[in-house]
Amino acid sequence: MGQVIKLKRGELREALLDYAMNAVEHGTIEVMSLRQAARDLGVSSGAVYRHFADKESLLHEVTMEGFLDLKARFRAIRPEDDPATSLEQVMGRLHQIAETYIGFALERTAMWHMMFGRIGAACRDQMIQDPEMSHYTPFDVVMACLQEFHNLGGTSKELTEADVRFCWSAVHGAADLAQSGARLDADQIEQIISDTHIRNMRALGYKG
Amino acid sequence: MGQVIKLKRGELREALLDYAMNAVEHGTIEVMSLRQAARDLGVSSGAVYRHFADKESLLHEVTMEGFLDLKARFRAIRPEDDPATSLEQVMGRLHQIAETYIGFALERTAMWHMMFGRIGAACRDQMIQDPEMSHYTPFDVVMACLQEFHNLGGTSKELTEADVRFCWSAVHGAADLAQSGARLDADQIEQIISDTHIRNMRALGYKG
DNA sequence: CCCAAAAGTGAACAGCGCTTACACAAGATA
DNA sequence: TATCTTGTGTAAGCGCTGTTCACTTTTGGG
Repeated sequence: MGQVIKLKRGELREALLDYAMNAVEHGTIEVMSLRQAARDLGVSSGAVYRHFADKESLLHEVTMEGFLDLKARFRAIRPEDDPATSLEQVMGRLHQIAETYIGFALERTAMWHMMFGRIGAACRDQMIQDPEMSHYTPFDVVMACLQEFHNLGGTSKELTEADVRFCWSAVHGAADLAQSGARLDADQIEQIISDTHIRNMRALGYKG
Repeated sequence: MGQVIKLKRGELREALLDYAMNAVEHGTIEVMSLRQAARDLGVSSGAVYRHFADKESLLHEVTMEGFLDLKARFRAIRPEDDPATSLEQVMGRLHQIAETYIGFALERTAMWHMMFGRIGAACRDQMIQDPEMSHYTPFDVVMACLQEFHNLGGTSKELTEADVRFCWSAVHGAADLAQSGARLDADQIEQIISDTHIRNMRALGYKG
């Protein structure tokens, strides 16, 4: 963790966020201490509190980055002002959503656990308040896509919130399984993603 | 936490387990400290280490109780020497499994998080070693039941491990959703359970 | 150039997990 | 019954943590 370059005054905040992000990436966030962080960054332990009220605040901000990353990934699949025009397109997007979500859980496992654990709860509460973010919670993304799916005639039955919940929980459960199953190879992961997608479609009454 | 009765010599181990179990039930296990526990039990802090190698060991043992509870609940649904004889029966059992698992997550949320979080990982590893327990991991229970379901002609297609994974992850995801969704009432929970069950059956090719 | 605001210092506080040296109780053995 | 061994609890201490606070340094706008 040898931070060679001495920080210039005012750079500490960003440096701390970087440091914590790095700890998440290396799976050591759970044992990270602010004091050690300060030492590694060549700064006194008290300095941290000029930028974060407490440790929780730092973790909160780091976790928020995870949601922003996921939001960006979802946005790439389903741009704001580009509604799907064909059933194939929206089907493809729904598949991509599952792929993206499960991929995120695999790629950024530690972050994913923070996002859907204790710390993330506060982030999710905060996101609901912010209209900029609230449409990009995973649940809402699935809901919007399923609505399009329905509008384009993918399913004749009325779309209920229970349907959305079911599809979302299937994807979330698959992500959890994929992430925790140490012995799953790429093909098995791909199969989980496809199964989840296909069976979600069938559950909605799609005849493909 | 006023422990009034003074512990008799030799009772500390059980008292510590009780204390930790209580903390789990009250959702304070994450902030529980061994020192405070010792104080509350009227004992010196070093005494704890006569009974547990470290804090992790205590938590491990407590978490194991959760798996034993879940095992007992599963066992009640599907006794060891009582194979299902009809399709209705095995269907009923599969529904009960989903019900039980999701019910457990709702009823013992903190325990459930321990079981499927970092601490539980060690427990699950340990369970695989023990033949007495390994057949009662949630995954294995689902697998055994699906096998019976297949044997009794519930589905014509061959049963793959991917099918089991899918069904199990749907139940697990539903449990996670039910537990995290603060605003779900009893009816909605019941619907999640039914949906998960019915759609799992359909995913297996059951025509009901 | 000055000075208030922002940023960083370092000592201190209380609490943590854990270790070690010691004291004592109780059951087994002679 | 006297001794020995083993298990249990004590007290003090180590090194760490998050957090606070009085203090100094730096810096950029009037």
